[in-house]
Amino acid sequence: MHEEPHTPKPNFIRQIVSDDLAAGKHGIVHTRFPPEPNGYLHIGHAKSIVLNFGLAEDFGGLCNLRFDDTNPHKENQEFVAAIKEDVRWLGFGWDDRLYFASDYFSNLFDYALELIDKGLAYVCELNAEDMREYRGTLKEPGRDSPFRDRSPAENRDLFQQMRAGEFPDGSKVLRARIDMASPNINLRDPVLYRIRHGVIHHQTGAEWCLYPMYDFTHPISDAIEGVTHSLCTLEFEDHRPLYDWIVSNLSVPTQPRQIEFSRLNLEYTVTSKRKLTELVSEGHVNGWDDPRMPTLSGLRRRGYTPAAIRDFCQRIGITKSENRIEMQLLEDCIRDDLNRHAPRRLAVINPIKVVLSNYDDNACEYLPAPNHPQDPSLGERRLPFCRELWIDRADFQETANKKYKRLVSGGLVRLRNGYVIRCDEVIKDAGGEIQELHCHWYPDTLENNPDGEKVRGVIHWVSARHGEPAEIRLYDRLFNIANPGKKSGDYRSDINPDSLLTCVNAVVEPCLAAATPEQRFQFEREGYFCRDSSSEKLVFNRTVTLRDTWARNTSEET
RNA sequence: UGGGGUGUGGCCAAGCGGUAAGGCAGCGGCUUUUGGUGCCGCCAUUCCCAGGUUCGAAUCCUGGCACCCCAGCCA
Repeated sequence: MHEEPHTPKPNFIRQIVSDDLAAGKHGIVHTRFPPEPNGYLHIGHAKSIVLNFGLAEDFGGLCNLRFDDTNPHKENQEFVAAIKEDVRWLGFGWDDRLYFASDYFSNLFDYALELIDKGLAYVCELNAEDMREYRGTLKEPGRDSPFRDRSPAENRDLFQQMRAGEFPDGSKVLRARIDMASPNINLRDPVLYRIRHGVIHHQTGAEWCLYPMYDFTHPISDAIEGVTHSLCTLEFEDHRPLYDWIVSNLSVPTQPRQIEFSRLNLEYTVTSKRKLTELVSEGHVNGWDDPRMPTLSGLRRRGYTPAAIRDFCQRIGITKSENRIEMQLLEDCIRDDLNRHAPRRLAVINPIKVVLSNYDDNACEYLPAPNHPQDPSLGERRLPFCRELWIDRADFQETANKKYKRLVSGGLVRLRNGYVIRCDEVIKDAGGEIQELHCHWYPDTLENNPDGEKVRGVIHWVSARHGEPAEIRLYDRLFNIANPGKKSGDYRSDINPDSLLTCVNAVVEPCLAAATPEQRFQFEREGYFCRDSSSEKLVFNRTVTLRDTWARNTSEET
């Protein structure tokens, strides 16, 4: 059994970084993870986090956590706190390098003045609609704003007045003076600052009524922090010329470089903040940490481990090509981790009673059961065994063909870590529903099989007198279409109505009563489960099923 | 001919002119008191297409084609 290998896979960004280092361009590599605190982090962010923090770690450099908080409308403190928690949970730290773009608001203002003085920025009074019209289209060039040729002195004066709060929202903006005819729309005099009165910024309060745009803020923040490689997703590729324009026209301390990589797309889920926000606000799920959400908090509550998510990010690689990763890869990552580390337990999700007719009603014994079949270091526990047991309804059929390796009428089956039993009688109610099974107990079969009789297989069980009642939540994919919304036009219509199946009558082995929140187990023959972290009751969430080749093959026959 | 990108097996992804790594999925088999795990084997004569250069091309050149992104005072 191998542990998480730390041989980073090669990718084009590592190549660039190591080339830069070899060429002596930088003393150390410095990256940053720059979330906007307007939502919770999801699996796509994990890719970026692992890339940025991992790269710095592997090259002996640094990675900052920086909140990109230039749009106070959508951002808040709850998100800031959640993001910090999630990054830490994933296993990364930033020491004292926790920054906010808003830390630089006054520096940013001074840099804006510098652009104004150089004749590279101007105050524009076009309203939003006119500005759109002046911008031109994808195929036609734009036209110069009538305010484009104001003098630096006038611009400086106006910009100071904007800051002083003398103009209403939307009446004026500061724009870069680049090229209205550029084929790259981002260079057609992009807006640098807008006026926003009356919003309370979560960091700076009411101090500003002027907020800088991402395109202006990001390169300068990178330069101030000494970031050498500023990694972002593909949709910012067109912004790179603007990024470069900003850092090369300003007296910033360093010249960071932006490199783009493709964002993660995962089958059967969505990873857009807008959609995730809607799933929460419209009540399709129960909050950002709903175990069906691809958020880090959701995955955590579902039972995913940080190591599995890091492994996943490692395995998918970093490239510039459009991708959509199969859910099976993520599932393989968590199974691989949990198979090695999760203690085994017995839990009956949908119980049916078994009475051992020849077992002393007053007897009770404690059968030793290893916590892990391959790893003795995890120890063992004792399973109480008595005359009445629970087994799963799915593990009994009155008649079945030879391939069915469970209990059938008249057939023998082994109880996991216990004895062999034979089903002698099926007790049904008036409606024909099976009430209980009367079975014969085979003594001396703890280690051996009975002579001359065929044991079909092994099933799990829990003592009916000792088992703990529990609720088990069976989670499945949130959407039943690989690319939600692609065909239907609305991802919401592709939501899987059966993404959560709650089983309130489950019974689990006694020691599970002491399970701590988020503690993970393998319920043998069922899957991996973890104790839910926000229920007082004994609730277990299914992380992922076990791989099941039998179910796969039988379902194909129907 | 708006601009910027990307095209290697079902899904990812190495490959950097010397004759297609690896993972996931799939398919066979062995082991197994989890239909799990583990182990073994199979799975691209071909890299979007067409030409060209070369002794030799997924890698270089030319021309196509397909898909993605961009017209927020969002990030």
